[in-house]
Amino acid sequence: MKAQQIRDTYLSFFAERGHKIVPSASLVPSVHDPTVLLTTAGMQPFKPYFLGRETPPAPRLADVQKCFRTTDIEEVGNTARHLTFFEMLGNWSFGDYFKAESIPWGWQLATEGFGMDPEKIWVTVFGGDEELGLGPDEEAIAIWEATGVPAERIVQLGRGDNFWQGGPTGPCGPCSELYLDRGLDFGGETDRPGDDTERFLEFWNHVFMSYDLAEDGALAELPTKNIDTGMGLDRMAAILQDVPSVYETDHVRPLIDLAEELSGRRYGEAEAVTRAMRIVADHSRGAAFLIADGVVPSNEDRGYILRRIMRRAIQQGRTLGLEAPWLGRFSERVIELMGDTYPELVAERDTIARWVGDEEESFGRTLERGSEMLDRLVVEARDAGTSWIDAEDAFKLHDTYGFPYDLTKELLAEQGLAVDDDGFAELMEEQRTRARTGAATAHGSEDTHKRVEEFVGNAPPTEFVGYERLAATTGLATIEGAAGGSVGGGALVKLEQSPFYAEGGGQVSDSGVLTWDGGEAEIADVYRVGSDQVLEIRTEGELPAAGITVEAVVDRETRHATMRNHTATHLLHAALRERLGTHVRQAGSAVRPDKLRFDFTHGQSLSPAELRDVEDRVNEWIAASAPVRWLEMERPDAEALGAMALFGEKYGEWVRVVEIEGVSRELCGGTHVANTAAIGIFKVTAEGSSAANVRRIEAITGPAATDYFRERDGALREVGELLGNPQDPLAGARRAAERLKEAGAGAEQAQRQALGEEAKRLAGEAHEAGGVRVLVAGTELADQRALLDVANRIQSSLGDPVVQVLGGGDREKVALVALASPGAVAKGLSAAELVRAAAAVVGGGGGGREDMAQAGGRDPAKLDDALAAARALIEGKLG
RNA sequence: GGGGCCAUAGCUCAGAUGGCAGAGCGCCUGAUUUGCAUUCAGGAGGUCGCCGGUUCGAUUCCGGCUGGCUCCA
Repeated sequence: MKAQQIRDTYLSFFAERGHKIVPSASLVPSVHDPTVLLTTAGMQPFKPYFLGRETPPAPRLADVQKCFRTTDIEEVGNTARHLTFFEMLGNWSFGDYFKAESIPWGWQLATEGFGMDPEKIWVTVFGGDEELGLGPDEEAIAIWEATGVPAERIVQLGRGDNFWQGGPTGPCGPCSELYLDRGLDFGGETDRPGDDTERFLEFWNHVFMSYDLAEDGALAELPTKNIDTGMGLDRMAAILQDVPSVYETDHVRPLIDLAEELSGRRYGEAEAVTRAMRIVADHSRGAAFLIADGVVPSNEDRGYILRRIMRRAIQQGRTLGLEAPWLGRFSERVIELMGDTYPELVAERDTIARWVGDEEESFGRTLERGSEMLDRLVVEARDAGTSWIDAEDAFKLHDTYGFPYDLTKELLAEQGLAVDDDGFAELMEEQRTRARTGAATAHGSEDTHKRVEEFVGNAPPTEFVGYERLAATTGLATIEGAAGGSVGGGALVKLEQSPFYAEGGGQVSDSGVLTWDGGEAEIADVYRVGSDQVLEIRTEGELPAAGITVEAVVDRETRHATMRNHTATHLLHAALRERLGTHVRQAGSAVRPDKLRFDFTHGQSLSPAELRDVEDRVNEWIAASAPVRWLEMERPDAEALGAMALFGEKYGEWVRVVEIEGVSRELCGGTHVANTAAIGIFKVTAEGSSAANVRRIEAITGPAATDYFRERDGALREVGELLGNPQDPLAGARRAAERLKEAGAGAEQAQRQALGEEAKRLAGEAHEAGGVRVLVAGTELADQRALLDVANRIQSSLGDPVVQVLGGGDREKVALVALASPGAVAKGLSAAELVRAAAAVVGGGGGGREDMAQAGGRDPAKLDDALAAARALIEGKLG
């Protein structure tokens, strides 16, 4: 059975049983779940539903979910099963059906749907755990038996195997797994599921989410029990296609074929070849999917995960002898293989090709540079007569220059050299520890977050009315702390209806006021909790009591400014994609009343021409007075309209689409002006980068932009006045610059001439001693540069054996320079020695080389004494 | 989030324990002349990334910032 048939069979089986089929969520988790970098498990996108934070689109769902996990990345290629990118089939019940349905359906789908031999299916159930205070899952055992599984094929396992928990606390419960018995060829007679053997292959886990685990380890029954199941598509395909590994299934094997074709090697011809081909196949799949979901190669977070798998793939391809660039060929094939199931691959084809190509190129540079450094290390080792290089050097090559350790070892082996593996591992571990301890010290406002989370449940969800209105007369649903009449200050409150926008989608919270009979409070912050919100208010007077009627009013001016900036952000996004390409994708955004900031994926800084074009385009759209509309619709409808999705959206629910006529459609929950003309004017104020491959643009609109131009204009006028040409400051500046240059050149010329004359004068003061011309003199020159210049002139005019010590300076400081020509040096004179002796007298220090030295001092009154000391030293030497 | 490295002429890079800033290529001028980077001679070109600090003196040492590379989480 082909992979696609497996997906179809699974989904239609559950669709027939009342499940709503939802599409795979993005590999990039929702922005509201910052705890994970990537979607690592099938249940992850459903977490808000399991935690009761949000309502699922239907009580029973089924899906195929893209997943990406790097915990076992080292194992990829070595085993038949490990993958970083994989798909999980799942069926889900949110307080709907439970074990009595889930178990028989599992059996039915495995045997009838997938046609597996019932005799070969074993199951495991939770066998109880003392610490948890739970006995064996008798309920599950009874259902399995009733379904027709003989008792001897039902195996009880402990907490480690058959008890699921998502974290140290929170929802958890027993689970039950289905195993395929692959027979005695793969293990012994007495082997059982859960043993560390190859005979039994787990293919489907059913989690019965039943309890809430508290911090003290106590279990509380969940009010509604849930089902969470997961079946690895790739593993299932391997089973049903009767192939020995996930790499030989119909949806992965073509990548191996491509590796064979391009390299001329054969899969299976050697262990290293098999491993390399598997890694290339897995990682190229993962890379294509990550990029399609908006991840961009970078040196941090998920971008780094992407870079790492691309580089591992490239490195492995290199061992196969593939000639760069080739990684793009693999992403192309991934798109061919999976594009029908995952249309985002097709939509992002250009983007995938671009980033993959970029990375292959930049990694090529990294390898080249590393090779050169390694060559030097090899030569050093040879010279030192050793047969190894230091672990520190190998580590530095890896850590600082990104040169793969494998490659270091391989290249060294070719030269008959080795590295200290243990030493390397040790350094690596040190680095990990450092990173971990560093990471632990992060996190700041956890407290507020917790406080808000706890408070939000005290009243029914607040209805947000801020799209339509900027004010509302509504009830104060609840207030934090003692009710009414308590002291002033701050408190959390919830309204029945609220016109206040809660920070989200990059747009900041609204400011405003709350007034009621006998009091008023300022809105200090608005917290978003799912689709609900909590207000933090501040007042000088008394806090209001719950239940009263309040007037909630948004600060109109700042909200309008924010709306202008938000709509302008959409225009900017569209203009960037138009001008730079569709690889441009929003990577972060801050919409505030005073300015907007937009981060987007792009490899290079924008040229002045690009920036100008983008700015022009946005202003064109503003001038065109394009109407802006927003409407709510089901997500698939939005996609059908071509709405640009950001990462991390959830599915199945109503989404809000903001459409700027003739420009763009984006999924967006923010507030917008009704017509682009309201933005007035758009001006970019800064362009820079925020991370590798992510650029950041800051811009202003409307009155802020007008102010900006006025300020510039004023400054320019002032410049013009200062330069005596108010009508044309630029011409004034040009003329001034020219004069300055001429004046500078003239001054320099004069200076040179003066120095030349000074040199000539001083040269005449030189006398001869012991066959060397000697000049020790004080001058009017203020700095060492001038002194040195003069000394150089004197040396070239007096010829070789000459020694000089010149002094100068101002009222506070003494400057000294000594120069000794080669002949003078040969006679034992040292400029450094002379200058030091002189400097000591004027309370300073100095030094330099034998032929040239400089020094300074703080006591100008003693300059003559210092020069006398130098003179004495010279005479002593030449004596 | 925590580390490491880098930033010097248009380009690729060298450099010094802190003491006159360099090479190759490119560019300009002159000569030579055309088997593929023709040769030779001469020349221009620098805020040694930016801001502070230490020092008589900082391109060099220290701190911060900006940008790039890289490892780990």
